[in-house]
Amino acid sequence: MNRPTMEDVAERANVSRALVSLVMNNSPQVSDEKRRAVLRAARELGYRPNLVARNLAQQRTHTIGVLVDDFRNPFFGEVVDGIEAEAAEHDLRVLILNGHRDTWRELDAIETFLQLRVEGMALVGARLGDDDMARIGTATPCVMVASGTVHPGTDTVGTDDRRGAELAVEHLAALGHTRIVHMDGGSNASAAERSAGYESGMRAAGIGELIDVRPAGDDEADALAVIDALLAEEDPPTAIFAFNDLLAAGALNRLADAGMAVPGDVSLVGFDNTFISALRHMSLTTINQPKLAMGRLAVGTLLQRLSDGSGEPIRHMLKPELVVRGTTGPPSSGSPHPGGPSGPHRT
Amino acid sequence: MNRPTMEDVAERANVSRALVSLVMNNSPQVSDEKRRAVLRAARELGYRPNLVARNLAQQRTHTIGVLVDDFRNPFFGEVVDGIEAEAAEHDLRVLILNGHRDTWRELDAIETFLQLRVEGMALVGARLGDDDMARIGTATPCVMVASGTVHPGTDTVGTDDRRGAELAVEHLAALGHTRIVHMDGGSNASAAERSAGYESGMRAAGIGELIDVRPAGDDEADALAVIDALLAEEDPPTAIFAFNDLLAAGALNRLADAGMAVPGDVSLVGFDNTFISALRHMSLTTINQPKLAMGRLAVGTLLQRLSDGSGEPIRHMLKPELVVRGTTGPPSSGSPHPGGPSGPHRT
DNA sequence: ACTTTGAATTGGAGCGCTCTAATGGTCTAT
DNA sequence: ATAGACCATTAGAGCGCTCCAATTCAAAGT
Repeated sequence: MNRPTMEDVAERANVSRALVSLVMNNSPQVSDEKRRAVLRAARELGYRPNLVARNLAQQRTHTIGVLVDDFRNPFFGEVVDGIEAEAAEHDLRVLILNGHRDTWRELDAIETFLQLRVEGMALVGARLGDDDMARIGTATPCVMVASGTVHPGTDTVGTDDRRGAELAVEHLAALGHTRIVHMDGGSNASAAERSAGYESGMRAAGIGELIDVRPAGDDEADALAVIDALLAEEDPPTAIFAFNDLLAAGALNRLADAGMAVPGDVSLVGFDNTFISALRHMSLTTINQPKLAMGRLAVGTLLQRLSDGSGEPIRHMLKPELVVRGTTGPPSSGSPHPGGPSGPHRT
Repeated sequence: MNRPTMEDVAERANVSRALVSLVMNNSPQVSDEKRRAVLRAARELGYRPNLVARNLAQQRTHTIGVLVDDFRNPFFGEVVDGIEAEAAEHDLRVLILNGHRDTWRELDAIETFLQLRVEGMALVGARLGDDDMARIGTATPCVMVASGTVHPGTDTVGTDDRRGAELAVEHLAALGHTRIVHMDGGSNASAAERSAGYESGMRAAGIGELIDVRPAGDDEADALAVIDALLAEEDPPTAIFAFNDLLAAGALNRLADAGMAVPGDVSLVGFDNTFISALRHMSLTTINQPKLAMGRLAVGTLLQRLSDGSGEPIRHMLKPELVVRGTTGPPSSGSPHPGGPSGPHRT
């Protein structure tokens, strides 16, 4: 029952515990003879080093914690891919915890990381305010990824959400839309920035007086009621800029239910450029975030902070990009249904 | 710099280290006076228990490891949700590691779990053979979730993949299809079972001689070449049963590129019933797996194994369900393109 | 022959916590 | 008064490892 320890291996190989430790850590100053003996003994006993003990003794865990706001959103999966790739190159273990889109559970996860003594944390899309960050109050390096606003005194890696939103509005305005509604991201960390970008974009396009933001959310289901309300209005929008791809997907569903053609009757733009938007049957015009790069940069930032100690907060603000697909086109000029002059067309 | 330890708290509160330990563990046998003093000292120092030390001393980690085959596949996200929900109810911490659809990396993750001394592991969709499982050779309880085949001597929780595949074929056959091709899941753990189910389904429908399996994979990209090849043939299938939703989505893309109507020219069935298939613009007929239930059962199994010690391997085989949406309809009787008699129709 | 050097090995003191057994104190039963 | 019971508290060993300093041993230098 009891797992073999270093002591057991040492005894079987007729060496000291310290020597076993050296072998397990690939120390070069061990004779080949002893090394072989130790490895053999370890194999025969089925010895597996105890990381818990090692971490305690070493006062290091070689581990970073990654808090993911929402496992269901493919956006985060790709960021994590980047994190893992970079971490692997630096011999760091990556532990992942799920935030379930809930501030409370995210704080809980962070507490767990801290108690586990991770050497750094990447909070991906975490819904935490400046006060929360202050409350955490820790010497453990921590980088916020894709967290919308820039937090004072905290390292951040993100996309320029504001600019991204502007790109979306510019695109729609250029197509001739004026009645452009924004479906807001609710409590999502990036909601405020994208909303702000939408507004400045509208103003830049000279249609600031048409600014129209509807509270929605960041999940498919959050789109339904908003779309229903929108369609029931006397002057429904000709274009919708959704907080993210998931929300846009939900909107697309509901619009289809209502018999609205996209982009014939209404154009739609998402955000994130997740693989969902690329599905031909979605073919969603969206704003790309360099997800992989963000993940890698997050780890890079952590490493820098780990070696540098403190200094100015590190800020990486990556450039968003417009990806035009099939859900945007010119507004229908006259009659509502038969679809406007051919924009990019959909299957 | 140095984090405060229990010793520091004890000193500040004028009590022994042991008393602090009792307070931190909510022992009832501490006087209110001392308890308050300790908690105050802890707060003032910003004390945070060191789980590494605690785990070592306690010889327990209260943690289970979850290995996820592929973060990008939404199927796994939902299973993990179930796991986390059940684990939370039993005060178990959940650690998640990513297998990246690669046997090697999965073995690596398992090794990490073992070294971290998790108390149980759930391997979700892991690509491990019986030999791998044997090699792991450990006393740590381990349950394989959604891993296709049943492994000897290992606890498993899964959906009846074979039956699921049969349901798909039955559905297509009932619609009048005979030329039904299966796009195989490649190295995915469930590939063999679904393939077998396809074959037995075909035989049961009396069209065993038309069995036609094409090696594909379990990701969107894996569909492209297969669809191209299929369409180039003299007698293309009227129906395709794809290994999973992701693959089906890829197939849908490519079919659309080629100008094929779905289900007019060809019907398509996926597997997993991920949220992707539910998107109105996909509206994919698929086979549901009770993902949440599988996750919860996985933890339940682990707990049982944890208390029972050994015994017969535990097997949970859940029932798959056909979910009919918009990608399946009767085969087009005469002309190939203009779409057959109206099946469920697509936007 | 005696020190020097250096490489290989070992002893042992921690790492921060838990937990058992022991301690001292108060209260009740005899 | 003495024993027993019971409670809050504490001393101290131990969890499995690392790592520094100390030791041993052989080869080389003088």
